[in-house]
Amino acid sequence: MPLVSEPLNAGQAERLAPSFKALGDPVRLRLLSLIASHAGGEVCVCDLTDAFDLTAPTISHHLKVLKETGLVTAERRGTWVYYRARAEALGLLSAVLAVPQPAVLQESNA
Amino acid sequence: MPLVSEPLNAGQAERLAPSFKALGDPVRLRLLSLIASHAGGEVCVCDLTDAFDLTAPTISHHLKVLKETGLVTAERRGTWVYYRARAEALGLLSAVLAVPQPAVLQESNA
DNA sequence: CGCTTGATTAGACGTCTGCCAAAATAGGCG
DNA sequence: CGCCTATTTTGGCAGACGTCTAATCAAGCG
Repeated sequence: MPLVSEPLNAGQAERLAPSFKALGDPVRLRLLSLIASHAGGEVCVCDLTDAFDLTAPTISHHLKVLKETGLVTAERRGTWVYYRARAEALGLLSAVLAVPQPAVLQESNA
Repeated sequence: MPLVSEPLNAGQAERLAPSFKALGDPVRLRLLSLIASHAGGEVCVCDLTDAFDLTAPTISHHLKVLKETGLVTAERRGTWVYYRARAEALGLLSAVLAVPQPAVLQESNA
């Protein structure tokens, strides 16, 4: 399963790449982190908007990208929309990048 | 350190995003996997080029992106250039995405 | 040397991305 | 209902991205 164990085939790469792409923007990375690390597991969009110097539509756009790749879910309750991280998705990506031996012990080649 | 433990600040996000962005393309993902999973730890560019329906310059471009983000290193030996994955970099990204509890056991909220 | 093979760089082209302002949708409340 | 706040959708624009062809750089060899 990890990327270092055996070569990803085209299909696997095609399926994984969009998730990494979603993480490839600083704003989305922070959004995901804000959501994933929040006590209670969910965050209201209004709280996220305040954390950036960006307009609400822009934040909404980034959240949509995260949602479409399955990294977060959204639920409307009354006036507000709450976002929640999907630990399953994060764990999968983490596993794909995981290296068998501790990275620090990388062998030296002559 | 992991993304779920506490919110990434702007600087951390700015530093991590380019790496994830580099992984956000299927071709680069496969390239990295081919390099990282190869016996001996290194792969000649000529072998990589053959694995795709893309021109050599395009492969070279993607390898450059991977190299610039520190995910791989390149070394020329004679006629050929060999690429090698940086386990340290992979491990770091994996750690950032890691979730404390197994993803499967995600708690259910009422 | 001059050629050949391996790899990268330069330049061009269409597409995608991130941002914003403006408009639309959703729900609550007087 | 009509309005107000929260959020998303639409449309437009500048810049970035992935790909190619053509040209250039590197190294080995006759």
